[in-house]
Amino acid sequence: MRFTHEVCMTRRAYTPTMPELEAFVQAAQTASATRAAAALGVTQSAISRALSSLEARLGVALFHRMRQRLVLSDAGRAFLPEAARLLADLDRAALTVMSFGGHRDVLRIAALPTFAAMWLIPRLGGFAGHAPGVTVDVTATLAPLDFETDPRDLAILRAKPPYRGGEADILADERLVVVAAPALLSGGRALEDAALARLPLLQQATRPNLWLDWFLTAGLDPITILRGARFEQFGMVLAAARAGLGLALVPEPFVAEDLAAGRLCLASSRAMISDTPYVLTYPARSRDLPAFRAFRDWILADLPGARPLP
Amino acid sequence: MRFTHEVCMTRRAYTPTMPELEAFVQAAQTASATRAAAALGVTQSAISRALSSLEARLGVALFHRMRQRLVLSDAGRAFLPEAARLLADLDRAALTVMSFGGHRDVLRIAALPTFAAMWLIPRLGGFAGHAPGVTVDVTATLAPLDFETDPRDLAILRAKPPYRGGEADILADERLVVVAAPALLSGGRALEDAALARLPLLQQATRPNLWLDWFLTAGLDPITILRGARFEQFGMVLAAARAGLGLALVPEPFVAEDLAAGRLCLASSRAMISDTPYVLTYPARSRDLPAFRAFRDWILADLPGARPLP
DNA sequence: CAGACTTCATGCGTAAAACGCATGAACCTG
DNA sequence: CAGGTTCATGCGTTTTACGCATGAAGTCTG
Repeated sequence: MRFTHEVCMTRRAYTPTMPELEAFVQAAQTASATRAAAALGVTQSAISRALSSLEARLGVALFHRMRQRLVLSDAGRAFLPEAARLLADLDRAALTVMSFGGHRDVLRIAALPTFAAMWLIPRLGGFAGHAPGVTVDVTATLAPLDFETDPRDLAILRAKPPYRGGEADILADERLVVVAAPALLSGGRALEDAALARLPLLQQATRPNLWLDWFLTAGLDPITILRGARFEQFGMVLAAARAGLGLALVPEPFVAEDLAAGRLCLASSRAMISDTPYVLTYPARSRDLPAFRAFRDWILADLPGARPLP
Repeated sequence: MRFTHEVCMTRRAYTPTMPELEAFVQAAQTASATRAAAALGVTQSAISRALSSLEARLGVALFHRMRQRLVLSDAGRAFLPEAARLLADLDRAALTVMSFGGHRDVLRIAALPTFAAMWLIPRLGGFAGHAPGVTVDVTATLAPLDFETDPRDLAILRAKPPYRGGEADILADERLVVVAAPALLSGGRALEDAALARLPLLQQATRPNLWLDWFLTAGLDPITILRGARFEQFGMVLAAARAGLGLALVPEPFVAEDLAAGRLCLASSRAMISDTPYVLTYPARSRDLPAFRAFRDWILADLPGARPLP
């Protein structure tokens, strides 16, 4: 016989930890430790261990391991909605409390990930000179923010009217260009569209229609546009292009450095303007923030095409 | 200027950790890092740091530090009900999933803390001989269990009819005796009640009426019964009694070892039976568990006064 | 059917988080 | 004013979480 006893009233041994809950919810929703790992930014090993420690802690199997797959057990199926809701509620509560003003000199910016990494963040040095006392906190988003509950001060997204969140400035049209590694282009010279169509066209998973739109504006049959490797972010597309794997159709601001450095060349002499410009959106409450006003003044001045909406 | 950026979509930096949430809720409810530490079984230092890291993470002050005291801020006041509810919901969800059968050979017992520590756990060696293949998991409780949602298999509490949870056996009446350190009693001899009343009477915070009942049954004026230090648990009361700080009125089973070892003496020749006996309560589903049946058979046989209710 | 690839679990070692000890500053009380 | 309290923090230790590498088991393909 063995016995364990836990006589402390609080700090219950059965309360899951945050990493355990997150691992469980992602693994349950994807049916895969590997995919959960990718989603959470850890290794598959970390997911496997978190699931094991959660099951040990609760004393119940949450998954059946069937032929190298994770299948939810009855207990796991019952726990999943509870756990998912708890994580969502916790994030919402945290966001709500964060909106209690925080630090007056911190500007909280949400932006598209690649836009942030490749355009905004490299330019923040300029904003530092413009507003030396302001701290910037940049987070990623793919979706418009609900400023009623989200504490962040502004978001930079691609969007069309009507702009959620109440107020918006157009920052820039999205001007897309075709680039490639110099070795892929004979002599590094731009090609005609018909010639472009014969090369591998690198695909951006969240923008599946880009090459379609490109070739339609050239009056060409788009039937071959899907030939080429597919990636999830423009950053990955650019890495593939630099590696000579094909042509990339990407927003011009993202490739300025690579073009200047000669790592990439323009593969076409024309550009395409998409129908969804980059927009700065913000709640009315941000107008009261000196840090926000400084940022808005700076970015509207810095971008030639930027203009406040009436 | 400084800027931080967090471009990973998941594993949000603003999601509080479990230690942070628990520290916050306890500190908010007790208005004290020191009392929160005691409640959570960590040091005051750990609480202070957890609060600081939570406030840094959320970017907002949850407390005002006013003259060495913690006072909830507006943000903290808003966050507290959310955080408390989340922790309670998480525990409930965990308990619910734990009731999906777990291990068939584990018997999950909830018991009063001092009863568990001083009576039940020392006897579990006897149960080991009676049922060698069973693992016992003992946790503390002060309140009756709701067996609809609680996965535990039985609870041992003091209770009067009707017994929540459906089924119950009387284990023993609560027989209370007065004990003291030998040095407090001249020659270690029992005293009359009138003489007892002149000594410090150690108080048990959760049983404020014990000395009142004791002296009323002796026909004495109970006006002086509150004189003596107060403690939260019988274990603490006994420690104080052993230290010679006064008389302790405690359940007889708790002092058997101290009496046998001479660390304490009976200070009165009579005992008092309280109106709430020790009861074993359990849900109908436990009847199907061999481990439960073995335990029930053992404890009913082991205690002379134990009897199943009709 | 063999080889290449996938998944999940785990030994080992490292990094990060959580914590305790001790101390100090600020405050309160007798 | 001395002795006590609280909360914050420097420093070091313990514990947790994780990554790397590997193996077992399974799937897919030529």
